Amino acid sequence: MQNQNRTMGEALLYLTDEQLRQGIEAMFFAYRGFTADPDRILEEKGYGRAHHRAVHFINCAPGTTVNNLLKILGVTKQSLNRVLRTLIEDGLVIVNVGQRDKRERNLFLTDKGRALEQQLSDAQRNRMRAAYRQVGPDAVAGFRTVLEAMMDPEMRRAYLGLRQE
Amino acid sequence: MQNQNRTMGEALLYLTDEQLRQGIEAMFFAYRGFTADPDRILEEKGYGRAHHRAVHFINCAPGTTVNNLLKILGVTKQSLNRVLRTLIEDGLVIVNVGQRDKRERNLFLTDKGRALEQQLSDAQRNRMRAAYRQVGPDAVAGFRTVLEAMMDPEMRRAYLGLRQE
DNA sequence: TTGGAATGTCAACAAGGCTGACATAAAATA
DNA sequence: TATTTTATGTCAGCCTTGTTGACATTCCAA
Repeated sequence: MQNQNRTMGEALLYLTDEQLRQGIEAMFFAYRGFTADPDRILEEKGYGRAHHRAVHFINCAPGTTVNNLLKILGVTKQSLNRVLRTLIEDGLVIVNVGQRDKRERNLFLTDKGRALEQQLSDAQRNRMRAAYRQVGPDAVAGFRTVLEAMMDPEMRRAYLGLRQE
Repeated sequence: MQNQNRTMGEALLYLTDEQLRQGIEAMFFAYRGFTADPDRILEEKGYGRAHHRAVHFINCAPGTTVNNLLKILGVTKQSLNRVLRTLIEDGLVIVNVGQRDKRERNLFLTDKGRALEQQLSDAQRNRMRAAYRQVGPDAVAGFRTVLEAMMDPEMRRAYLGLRQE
């Protein structure tokens, strides 16, 4: 630890209100950058961020149920349904009746859906890759650690769950 | 650099698509956590995130002009104006005609406005402070470095500009 | 004096949240 | 078996916050 060479006061400088304020603003501007590229692509196709999120998580967990998606996305079923309906109509998503439980609907991307997901995540990954490359692995490790610490505990569980699948 | 002890392949593992996908999801969930506390407070008072952003940046740069705020927030004047009007009506913001240039309006928070800003940023800072504490200064430094690298160049300039003021 | 910049305002529209109410099918349980 | 609960879909309506377009005002600057 670098800190052991510092006085207590110096070691805690990263916790000052000013540092925290800067962190808050950095988060705000970075999130805008983070969504800017997909937003441009989505707009061309007449979709929005809501469609992106749905497509992203269906891609990560093919066959996921509607209820599952609701929990992850944190929106109402009415809101999700509106988005899902257009994705199904446009042939990006297909729905299968559940096998064990026929009340459930399992969601999958079609080839067309996967193509859009690919295009969106390519754009987003490119920006993230550029940032990662620029700063190196140690900074990236720190980045991920802070992000995880900032999530709501519930969401952290969902997040870690997704990583294991 | 730790990397020098690793093979090339190992050193670049942090740039795999899977790592990037995890980073994207972490960003999504963390941003939700990041806004969750202020959102709850805002809802009680009948405001939204748009009000929070306006109040935040007026607080950081008292006397800022409408145009300035538009650039930082990246919305249309009509959209900002709606938010600004309610903040003025509710006595959270006051507007002064510019001294040099009388077309400009300089925006300031009232005591009431500062109180709200305080309440919101306290909530947000508390979460960020908890995360920072939990992970330590090195991770925080990495976090900030990646966020800055992820911003649009224009926004990075605005962000660094705000830090200097 | 004229053009353009900074601002405000009105109207209309869209996306994407929300709530509430109601319908259906199937699973689970009393 | 009868009832309740769960998973899902759908309709209607509301809110916030973004958008465009049009138009007015004020005032700096060439």
